[in-house]
Amino acid sequence: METERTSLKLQDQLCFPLYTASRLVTQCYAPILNTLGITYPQYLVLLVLWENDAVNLSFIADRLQLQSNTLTPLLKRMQELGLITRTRSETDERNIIIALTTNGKTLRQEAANIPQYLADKLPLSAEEARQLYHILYKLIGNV
Amino acid sequence: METERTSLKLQDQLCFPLYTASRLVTQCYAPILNTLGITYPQYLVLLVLWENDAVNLSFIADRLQLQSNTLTPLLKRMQELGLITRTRSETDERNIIIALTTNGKTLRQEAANIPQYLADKLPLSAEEARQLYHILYKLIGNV
DNA sequence: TATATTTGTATCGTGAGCGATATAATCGTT
DNA sequence: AACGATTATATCGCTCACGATACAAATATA
Repeated sequence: METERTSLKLQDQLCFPLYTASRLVTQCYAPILNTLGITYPQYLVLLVLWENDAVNLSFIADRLQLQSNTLTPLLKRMQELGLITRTRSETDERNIIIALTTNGKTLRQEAANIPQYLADKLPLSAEEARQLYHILYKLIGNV
Repeated sequence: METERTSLKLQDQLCFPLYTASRLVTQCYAPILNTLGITYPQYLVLLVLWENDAVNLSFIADRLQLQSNTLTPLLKRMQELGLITRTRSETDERNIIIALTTNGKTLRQEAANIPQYLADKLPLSAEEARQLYHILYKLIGNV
């Protein structure tokens, strides 16, 4: 109903369950990511690098929809953890090349079971997960 | 497919569009909330108080699924903005009663158009919004 | 009525997010 | 070659989130 999308009741807001679900799902990752010594945003960076190693910051920024003011300190912490290296490109010194260390690459095997671990934790059917995925990407693509 | 929920590809993760959609939708609120001089989490607190004024911190914590370590400083900032008062309960001094000021109450009228403003911004059909809402609450309720 | 437990809130430290702005390297245009 | 525009990243300041912990008030139990 139209009133449900335009009232000021908390229960009628779509944004609130989105905000809350995002936080709660992130918290679901915490136990297993803690065993790897990383945070959820750091895990996302690793997902990018496991697919495309040795990319510049902008590449990661584009894939994760994050900006340099978020990524620069985040990547510095990952460097301190020994997961990545940060090297200025020789061909274009504006670029900083982010590459996995041996540790960062090795972590991929330890992370292999994380998606299944989470799929088991979330109380969604395959069909609901598919619907949610579809709607969220529609949201992201056009907002 | 099962592999889609259990691979380490960024595109196969359900958590990532959830995390991103949440951030992007919050960013959608920023322009209109800026005109009111408040942030998105502060807006959520106001939604609670506009429905139930003069409640303790735990009530807000329960409704928003946030903890005191998040809410205490957030509420202090809202007090400094002149939106709420924070008063110790006389019957039980452990409780701190959060109540709207006149300013806080007045803001409700200025916020009345926010839900419609956002519904127009989000590229979802009524049916998609309903589905999303339903799935997200299922997620929140059981995680 | 002491004392242990529970409850409600606050404090501390760390890591995001993000608007605004800065800076240096590169590119385009003249 | 000079210089303005663009690009890539970094810095600053502020506001969340949240785990861990502290602390006082209230309650339960001995």
